[in-house]
Amino acid sequence: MLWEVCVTLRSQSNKGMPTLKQISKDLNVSISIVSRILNGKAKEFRISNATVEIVLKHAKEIGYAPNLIAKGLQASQTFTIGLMVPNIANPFFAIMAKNIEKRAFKSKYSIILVDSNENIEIEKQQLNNLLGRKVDGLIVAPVGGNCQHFIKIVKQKIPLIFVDRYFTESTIPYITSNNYQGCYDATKHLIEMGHSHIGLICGNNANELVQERTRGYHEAHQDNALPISPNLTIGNTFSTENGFDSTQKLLQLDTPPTAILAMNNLIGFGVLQAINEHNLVIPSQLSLVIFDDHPYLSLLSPSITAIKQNSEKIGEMAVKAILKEINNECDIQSKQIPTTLILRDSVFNLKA
Amino acid sequence: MLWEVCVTLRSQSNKGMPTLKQISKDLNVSISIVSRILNGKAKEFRISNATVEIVLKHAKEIGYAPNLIAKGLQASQTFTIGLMVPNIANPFFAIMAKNIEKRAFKSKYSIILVDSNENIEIEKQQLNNLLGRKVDGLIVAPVGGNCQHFIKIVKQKIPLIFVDRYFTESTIPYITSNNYQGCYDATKHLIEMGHSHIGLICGNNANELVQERTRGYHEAHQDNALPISPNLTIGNTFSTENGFDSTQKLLQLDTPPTAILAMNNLIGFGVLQAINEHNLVIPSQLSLVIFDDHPYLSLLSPSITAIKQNSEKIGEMAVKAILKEINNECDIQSKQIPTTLILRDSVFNLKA
DNA sequence: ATATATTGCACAAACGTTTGTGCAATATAA
DNA sequence: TTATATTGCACAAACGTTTGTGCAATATAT
Repeated sequence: MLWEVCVTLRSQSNKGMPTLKQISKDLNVSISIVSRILNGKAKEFRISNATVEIVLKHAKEIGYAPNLIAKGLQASQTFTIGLMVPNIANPFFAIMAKNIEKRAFKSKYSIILVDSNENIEIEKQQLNNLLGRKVDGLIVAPVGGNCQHFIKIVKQKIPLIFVDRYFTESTIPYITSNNYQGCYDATKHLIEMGHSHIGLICGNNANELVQERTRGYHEAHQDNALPISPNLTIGNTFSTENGFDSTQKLLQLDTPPTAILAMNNLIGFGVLQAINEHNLVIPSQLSLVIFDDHPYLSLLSPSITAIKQNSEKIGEMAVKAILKEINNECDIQSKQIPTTLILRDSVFNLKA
Repeated sequence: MLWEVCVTLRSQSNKGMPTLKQISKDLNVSISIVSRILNGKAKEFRISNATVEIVLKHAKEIGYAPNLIAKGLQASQTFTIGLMVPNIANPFFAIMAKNIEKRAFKSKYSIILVDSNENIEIEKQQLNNLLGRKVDGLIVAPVGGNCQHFIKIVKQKIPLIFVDRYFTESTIPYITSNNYQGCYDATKHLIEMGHSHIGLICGNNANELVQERTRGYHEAHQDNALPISPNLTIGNTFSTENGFDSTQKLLQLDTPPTAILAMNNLIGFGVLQAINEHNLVIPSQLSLVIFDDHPYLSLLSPSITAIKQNSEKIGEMAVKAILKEINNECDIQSKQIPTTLILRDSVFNLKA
């Protein structure tokens, strides 16, 4: 069929998708006229109603859709946001990503998702990748440890905001939970329930976030005039393995803790595994609080007390902020989102 | 400083990023020479070593990085894959996405992630969005019910592959679990344990996948000469609510099932919630098998028997297939990935 | 009638690449 | 010495947009 030949010919470079040029040829009008009409600038450029109509009609008929790549090149704006997370399989980041994508799409933005896999080398590579793709802005949950590669970005005036994790050594803004408060509340709760030996299993200490959570743990002790045993603070990665191993080490101490505070959901899962393996009974033999809630925590027996982060809100606020920055509406302010301590049945009352 | 002025001037359109043009000006050579050198085509185009060296040196100094948007426009290839899932917060899709991104990045591809939120209208909008962004290929877990919008895509010769869910009414290839086998195995196991009243809580029946899983359930009955009560098959969405509600309905039947087979992880969670709420004891009062494994299932008491899908492999294979299709190496073959029945403690042995 | 405004459009440059072609200058051959 | 190869590069078109400018043709004013 003739039509197929036509499609085949055009398809060599553009898969047969209609372009402004195509419409302009078909209708014998200039490309600029077509562009202006399809961008709703007909009035502004005094284009006759007759022309407007035939162009709109034809564009609809052949199913014209703008080439966002070409638009991006010409405008130096791609309507694209780079989202980098250390592990998209972690529900915390998955939920955040969902809300980021949803909010971004409302504003015609799309998300390029990259996963650094908690590896700073990949993080650097992916950062360059995203820059090459000319994203209009970046939302990043960094691996931590070094932020020089991010400082380069802001020097190039590319909008960047951190989520969850951040660096206070730079002025790069961030949206995160109130990590201090979260751990303070949880620790205070444990102390109020009579615990004085509380194990704290940490993530990568190169993160401010970890230091803040640790500070909450410390200050809750101080405010209650409780000494801190340094050997109860342990662990250095956000992983199930760390949760598992650190729990075993804590249990082997001369005076093992009566409670454990796990610094994120992966660590918490590792703790649960270890407890399971050693056939310990929660909470009578060991109490547990996990930083990060998870649907299944309420179904475990006993159910597990958790510090719930509002990852939906963190994601949404990050998008709003980055969009404002992109549009030069205002500079981004760092924000701390409150956490909620969800009391369940994993903390034993030693005072009762 | 002079340098800053320079950056500011250039930054108006390109945030101060160096371009081929910039290098060409700085070094008084033509743009084409620079392009060819930086693409490793110096030999091929007989460019003198002297020129090659100064260009490479200067490019490194000013930190040249190619503009992938411009490259994409010129080559009609964006090194971008559109990934559409119905819910990135579902661990099944999150894990799949992680593996897709990882594998794609190896081949210099990046992922544009969109979430249809199980909504076919959003699915259609996002599909157009991805087309406008000129993705080189699409990996989609469709909402289901209608695939006309996808058929349009393949007519435009844009590589497309379904994952998890699919349509047999079209010839669009897919990578999915062996859904029939998964449910057959689980049902057979339940029957072998003496269950003859097995509730099946389904997801959206507009999906072939649901029909296949249902078929596995049916044929296992037939092969064991067991009759099927139609009122034991219930539910129509992949959601926790469906799992919760359907469980309650099943329990209110005159002859309630002695076991439930939940068709995905969200439904399974809803079943667990309902069981929890009604203080039922698994497995003595009700047995349970969930299609989809989850780390927490092994920590519940009792632990829950599950049909494990290999979402990592599904993701990886989908990328490999779509890349082959993009490079015209070969047409994509639909594949079914085996599932694994993980026996735990949630199935009561009525024969013991 | 001539001078000025308005209407409706076409043309061309630019965004940053890649790639086909042409053309000097030098080197080799006859 | 003249004809032919080879070397090394520049030029220009194209990808699909947007946007500033120019220029006819018509309409209005004097």
